[in-house]
Amino acid sequence: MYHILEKTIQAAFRAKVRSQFQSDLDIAIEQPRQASFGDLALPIAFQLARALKQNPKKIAADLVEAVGPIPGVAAMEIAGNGYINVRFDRGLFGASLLGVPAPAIAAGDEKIIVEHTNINPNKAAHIGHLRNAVLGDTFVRMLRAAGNRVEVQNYIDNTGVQVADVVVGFHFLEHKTPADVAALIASERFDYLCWDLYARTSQYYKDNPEALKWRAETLHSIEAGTGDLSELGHLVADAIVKAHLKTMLRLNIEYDVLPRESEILHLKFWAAAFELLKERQAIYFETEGKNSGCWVMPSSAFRGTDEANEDSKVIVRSNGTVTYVGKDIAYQLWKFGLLGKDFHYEPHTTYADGHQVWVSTAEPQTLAAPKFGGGSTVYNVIDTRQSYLQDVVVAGLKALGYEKQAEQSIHFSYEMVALSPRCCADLGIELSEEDARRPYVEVSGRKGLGVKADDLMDQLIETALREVASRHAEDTEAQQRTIATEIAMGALRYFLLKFTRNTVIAFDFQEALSFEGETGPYVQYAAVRARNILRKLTERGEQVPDFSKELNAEAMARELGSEDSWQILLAASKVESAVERAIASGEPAHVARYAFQLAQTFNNFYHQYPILIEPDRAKKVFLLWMTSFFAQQLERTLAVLGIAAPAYM
RNA sequence: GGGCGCGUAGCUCAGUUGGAUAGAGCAUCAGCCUUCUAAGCUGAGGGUCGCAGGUUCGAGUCCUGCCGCGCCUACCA
Repeated sequence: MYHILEKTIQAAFRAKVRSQFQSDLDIAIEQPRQASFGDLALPIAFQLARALKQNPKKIAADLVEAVGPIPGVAAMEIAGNGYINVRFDRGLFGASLLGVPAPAIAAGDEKIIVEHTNINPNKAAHIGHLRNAVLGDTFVRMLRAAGNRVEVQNYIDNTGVQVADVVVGFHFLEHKTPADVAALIASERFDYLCWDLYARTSQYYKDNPEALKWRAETLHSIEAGTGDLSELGHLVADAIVKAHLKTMLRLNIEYDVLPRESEILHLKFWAAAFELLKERQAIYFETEGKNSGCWVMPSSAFRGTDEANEDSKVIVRSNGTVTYVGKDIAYQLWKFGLLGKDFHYEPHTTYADGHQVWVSTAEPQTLAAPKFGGGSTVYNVIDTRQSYLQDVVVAGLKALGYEKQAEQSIHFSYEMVALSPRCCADLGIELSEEDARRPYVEVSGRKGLGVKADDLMDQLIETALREVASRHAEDTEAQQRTIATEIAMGALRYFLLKFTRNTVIAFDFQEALSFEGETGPYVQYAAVRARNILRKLTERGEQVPDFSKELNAEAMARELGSEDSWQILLAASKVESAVERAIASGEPAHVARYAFQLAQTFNNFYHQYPILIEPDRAKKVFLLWMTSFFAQQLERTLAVLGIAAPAYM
């Protein structure tokens, strides 16, 4: 309702501003500094004052006069130097909230693609990967809540250097056959085993640089798709992808399709993209300098105009193999449906609710898969450290003449998760003198330095379980564990979401393991309390009233005449606005913050109004309605954040 | 050297795209469990928004220059 009013007011003012002042200014909507000023504020008169060289106060007055009455709006006042403060019709507002929430308006049949997770399939996931997946997954939930059609892709780089290095470890360092590795996959914690092996192999290269020839040999074999090394590569990558999907599922993160790099190669996606790039002269063959013999993209394509000593970017190496960026350009073209090629697919994993993940294959399959790719907007959730490479990919689209798609190709970047000095101490990591002076230490897969995702989740669950067990000793351990898991995952998702995207998270166990203050469990607790009141009511033999029968605009107006009740309700009815703003700013953190404020408001309400013992029947019905409205709004917001609302806490 | 980002309370961070009196959480201190769960609530103290200029009715937010920190700047991803 708040959302609809906002839109109505915006539209009314936009129309008048256009007809009266010939201006296409965006109608900004703010929250007044003080609640007593009104429910909404429009600073539009200030913006117009500049262009018109007129007194903002007069402009505001003229506008309000011209716009006239708006349904749902009780009053508009001019305040300060020219603010237009809007007051809603409280009775109408409350009454309109009595039904079930209207489903989001479908935003046409255009498809938005969100690519996230994209972890190299050669070792266990760590906390940095979790930030990527949780940001991506939450953004997907936000877009879907706003009525968009969204496809979730998780790109699998199963032919890259990192997989090759683990294969080198198994084959050359440990002399394992594919059968040996298959046995390990069946019997061991394989992703953890690879975590250590990858670090060991990296160290081995450092000590024995000549061993790098093994990497080259392995990469060659994987690319050709033949021999033991290639078989090992597939074994490792497939097993690790399964492990990653399992890890992410613990956080309620699911995917629609897994496009794999092996198919980008075998189905000649790159060959097609290469032809396009050459034909439209987006790249050229370098004949001199250090990049001699390579196909390169000139730096002018992806950098500003001053190309003083900037290097061009190698797309095809002098040995004829394509770099990651080249493959990514081909992949990006496919995402927009511009490549003229498609993958084949087979089922990969089926989630509990029947949702099917598909994986790309090189061969045609009998089972019909949905149509993937061909999006109108593409969000690539990728670490900010890869900004340079992402710029090159977008420049590739532009150089091919796909201006519009280049614009709709969005690098949804985020800063890294690093380790706080205290965290390093907790993990028993010894820091160099140089590192010890830094505010945080970068995670490194090569060094095996980091916090594994599953370890962190296990630790969170154990911490939550102790708390749940002490509060609900009467429950079975299985029940306690279910609740503890929901709380732990809520805490983790919230922790990763509460920071805005370009803030470096210096990971710290003490902060991450906290369940108090601005945390996921705080929000969950509020939702549980709201449900508890309604449950207690029926336990006492009373019935939850039929609110739409017992409350009407008149009753609402009476109850909401209290400034306090009105402010509480107003705060609770802004879920859609909060989600929409967060989408516009690209910040899932804004939804997290709204969830926290919502919970805070409810806790205030909870302490201020004893509900079950309220003697006045009419008042009690209203308070119960507020409670159920809060429960609904809290659960909806938690759902957008991918956080469960536990049955009890 | 160049590119991108950051600098706001003791600590960790928000700040609705330039608006009304700069906000949260943690920590500290003082209160609140015989009332719907205290993973909660109420209150207090705590600020030269890195520094210096500029733009204007108005700047934490925009522009310039400094200072400090981080990341990127591979024929790795």
